[in-house]
Amino acid sequence: MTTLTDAGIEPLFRLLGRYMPLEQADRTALAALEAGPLCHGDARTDIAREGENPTVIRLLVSGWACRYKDLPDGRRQIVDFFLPGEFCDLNIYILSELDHSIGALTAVRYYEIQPQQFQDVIDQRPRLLRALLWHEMVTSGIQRAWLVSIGQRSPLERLSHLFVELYYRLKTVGLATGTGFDLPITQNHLAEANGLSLVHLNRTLQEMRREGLIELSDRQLKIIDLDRLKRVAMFNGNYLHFNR
Amino acid sequence: MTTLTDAGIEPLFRLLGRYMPLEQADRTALAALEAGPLCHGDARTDIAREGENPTVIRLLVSGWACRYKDLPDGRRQIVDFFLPGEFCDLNIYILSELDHSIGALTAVRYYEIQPQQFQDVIDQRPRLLRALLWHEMVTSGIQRAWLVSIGQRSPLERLSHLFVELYYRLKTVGLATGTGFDLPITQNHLAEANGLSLVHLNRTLQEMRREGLIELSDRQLKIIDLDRLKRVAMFNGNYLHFNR
DNA sequence: CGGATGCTTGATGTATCTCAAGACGTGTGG
DNA sequence: CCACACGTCTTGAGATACATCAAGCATCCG
Repeated sequence: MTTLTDAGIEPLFRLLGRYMPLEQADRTALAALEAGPLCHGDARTDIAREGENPTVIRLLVSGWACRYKDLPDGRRQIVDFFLPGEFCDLNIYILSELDHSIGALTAVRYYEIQPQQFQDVIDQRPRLLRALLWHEMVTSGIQRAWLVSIGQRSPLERLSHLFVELYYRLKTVGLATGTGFDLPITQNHLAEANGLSLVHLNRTLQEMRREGLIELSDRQLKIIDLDRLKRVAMFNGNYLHFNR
Repeated sequence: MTTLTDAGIEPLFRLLGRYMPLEQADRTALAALEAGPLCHGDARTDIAREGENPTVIRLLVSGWACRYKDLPDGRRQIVDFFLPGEFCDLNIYILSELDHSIGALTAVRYYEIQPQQFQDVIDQRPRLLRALLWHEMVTSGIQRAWLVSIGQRSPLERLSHLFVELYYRLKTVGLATGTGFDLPITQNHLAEANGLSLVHLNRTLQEMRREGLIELSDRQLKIIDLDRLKRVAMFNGNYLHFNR
């Protein structure tokens, strides 16, 4: 369970507001998305499966989900996290077949939104479209950043980078305090996202604690020294494209 | 040098035609893009640099380029290849700052297209927009596929996967024959794209040759047995989203 | 001819994976 | 209420895949 139990459209509004100033009219337009059915999903279940034909847009309200791909022999790579307030695949419904799966990492709640319903919101407030496309490009940027991390950074640098990224992303949707955030996923999830074995991920976490970079227990991540963590990670936040 | 010396808009037309049937009117509309200045770039030079403010759209005509990110200490990760006929960042000009660099891997030639010029083409043939967005989503899918490769596949599987992907992508733009394609980049580039050291990449290539999967010399890659290569790579081409 | 670029090979060290087991907490059914 | 299964985190031991360092060779080009 996340701390935010029923924030509805608020995280999304905050998210889009990072890219351009939004008005009250934008908020009310977005609120129309809450008309869709509110769905529940248990932890460790799929929300959508590779190969399916996507017909709805999903807006995550609470809990964490992920985009992942798996190989026939069971190996699995998480390619992105979905945080509350984020869409699972805005555009994907124009494709005929999903090329990846979407899974719930914790218990989740999300709205299912019909494409037409979505279109109505855009028609009403066209400037929201720009903010949404912007967010899509940020999503691409995140993918690239992960690729660099997995391809070039050491496990310690990699985890540091991920934690800094999550810190900023969660702050954007109002889910991080000044010192840290709720990290409701397991070490195994972190391993699958970072291309590491569970054992080695665990040892890397211990090293980070030993180095005084973070504290982590009871699903609470506390960042001891953000600047140092960013230096270790060689973090450059330009790919998150915050305008203000 | 690639085999295709001056194909102009043709590779792009073939590329978009993979997503939906196009008409002659679409081709002539696209031909307007050739009005922009035709630029040249040498191998191992940057076309655009991280941090710059992008103002033009670039359409690659000949040669190979790449999207890459580098770390302060010199490590570099290639996150995608640009093949002839592909755009370097269609949407990116609405962002204020590039979050990655674009580099020429071989000698390249490309058109620089003004956003307005591009808009005119879309206005003239609105259906092209859908094909272009489709391609953007394929690009995202490729990023995800690379993430899975680097995160989960062994070097041998990873290289196999890349070669199969390149084979299909090059066939799409008319640059692959039934048995292989021109691979004008260095082993160092392949290493940087796959998150491997040059030495290990070299030995992996030798293993692939020994296994009878490929032949590679003089920048010519020959695929001996495509089905077997796909099996080794656990290749599922759904992420390329060809409609036909 | 000398320098740059790219490919190849050998030797060595170590980072990371794999296998295996134990501890702890939580929920569940008998 | 206890026994048990399950999920999660942790630790140890051993094997190996991969990086690093170093050198040699070929080709091309000014």
